[in-house]
Amino acid sequence: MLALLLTPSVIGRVGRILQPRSFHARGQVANLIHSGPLGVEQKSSNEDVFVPCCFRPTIRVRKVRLVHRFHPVEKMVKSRALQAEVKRESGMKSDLQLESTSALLQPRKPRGNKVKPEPVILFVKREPEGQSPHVETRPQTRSFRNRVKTEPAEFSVKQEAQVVQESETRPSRRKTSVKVERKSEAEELAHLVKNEFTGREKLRRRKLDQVTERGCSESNSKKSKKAVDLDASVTDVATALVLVDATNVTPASEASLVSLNLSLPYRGPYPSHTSPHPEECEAVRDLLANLHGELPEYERHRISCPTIETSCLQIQEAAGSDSRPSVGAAEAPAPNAADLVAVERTPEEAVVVPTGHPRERRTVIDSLVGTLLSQNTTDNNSRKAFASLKRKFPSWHEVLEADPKDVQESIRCGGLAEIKAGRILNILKTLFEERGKLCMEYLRTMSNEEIKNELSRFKGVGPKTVACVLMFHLQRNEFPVDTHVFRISKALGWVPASADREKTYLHLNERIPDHLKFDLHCLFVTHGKKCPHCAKRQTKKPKDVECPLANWRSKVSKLRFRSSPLLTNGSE
DNA sequence: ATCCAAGGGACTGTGATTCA
DNA sequence: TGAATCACAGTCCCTTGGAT
Repeated sequence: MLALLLTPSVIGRVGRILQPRSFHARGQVANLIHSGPLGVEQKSSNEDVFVPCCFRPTIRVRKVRLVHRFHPVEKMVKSRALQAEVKRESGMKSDLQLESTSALLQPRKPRGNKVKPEPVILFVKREPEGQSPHVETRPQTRSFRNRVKTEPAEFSVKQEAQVVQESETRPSRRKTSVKVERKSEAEELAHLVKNEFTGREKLRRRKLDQVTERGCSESNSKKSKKAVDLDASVTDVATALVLVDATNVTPASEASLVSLNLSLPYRGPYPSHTSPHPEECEAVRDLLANLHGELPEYERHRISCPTIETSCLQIQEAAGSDSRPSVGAAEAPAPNAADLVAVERTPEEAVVVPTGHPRERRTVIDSLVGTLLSQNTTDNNSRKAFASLKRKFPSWHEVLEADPKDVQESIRCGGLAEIKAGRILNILKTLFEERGKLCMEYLRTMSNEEIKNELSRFKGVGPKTVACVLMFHLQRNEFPVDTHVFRISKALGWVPASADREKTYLHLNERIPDHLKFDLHCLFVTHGKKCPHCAKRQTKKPKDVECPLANWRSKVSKLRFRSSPLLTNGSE
């Protein structure tokens, strides 16, 4: 009788009531409910999940399984190991122990077809004696999972540390084939679109094509064909059939790229979508800069002088990190270990890089909370909310100890007070539990990928928030995609029409040159708000105001369409 | 002055798809 | 067949700003 009422929706809700936020854990509950009578403890050799009879909000899900499923483990292994190495080299005691726990986890039975058993490594934080080790897990929210999945097989490009349990029985689903066709048309298009396409750039592309062509094989499976994004084929049809498979780039071919001083292969979701070209980015930046002039509100976020964060990055880069150098890092003096120690050990309120620049007085927590408060509201309101919060609670310890209702009241002017207060308190609580202090300065020594992984754990911190923290507050080369950037990028044809925001983010971060990311983001946001033609809310379009991007769009699209046989055949 | 649709980012629900 | 995955639409809740 009860079973009849258990629609997927109800099951989903039950899963939530039963505590685990994890989508996967809820799925396990659903599976249990589906597969057996309620109230009976279920155990399988593989799952180790049980639901008590009375539906008490307790559920046990094997942690290692969750880590196994959702972590881009290999990346984390690499970055954590690197971090430990950096600390060792700089004379610091690493607070992380890397432990391979392959023995703890049996390989999953091959169920379904999607999940290739991945190597499993857990990171056990060193705890004082007598305490149980703290296992760092990862959020399993849908948005985060999607973000991770839309990233291509990045770590397969490089030879990752040989981790345990490699089962190479079948290729990953994401390994797509490569088919190179109509290359001459691609070149023609490139020539048409960009008259100023330099010979060097052409050489780079030709080499890239050659390398990928060599390392890849043709596939005729339906699945692989489907992997070709149809929209991409419309907007960039001349090269639409080129699918670069990063997994097929051999170390040798990669080395040849490096030796030619060429960049690494594209690792975004739309390998066939070659737009935007660097010259295109530059041209659009110039157009918008001419239109909107200087944007003083963003200038404080632009790095102006060497800081500890850039210095920390230098250490990483010297150690071989794959993180991108931040703007200005080249001029920064190399730091010494004492700097790093100071950053790690200083209470968050006291972490001030004495450069005199107001921006650097913000701690990472400040930045994160500030960005969180800026969600779903205007800049003005979020600024007021942050100022109000800091006025009432000068330190984050006070926020943590405060009555949640007081915190809500202090940020009420920013909107969504209850939600945001809950998220802020959750972050602070988690931080304090894990690290014993309210300090996130350790992020400054991490690579971009590590920071993304670290921040995405927190509820309410999505890709855009993370990217904003990275770009505005950590001065990394990131290109956050908000609603304005998303809209304008699509209008410019920089991403396929079918792209969602997260794929747009991944694609543009690959395509836009690092040195243009900051400018373009700021200009897109400003333009998206101000331009009556490009603003989302389009009511009356003044005839006397022209949008420079409109001309740009028509010019580029004409060139594209002229060389597009699909479009001329009317098969759009 | 009031109404109301749009905007904002993170997250969830659900049907479709894939494939061993 | 069923577990896993994907993609898309919808929800949340408040502010903003155009229309009446």
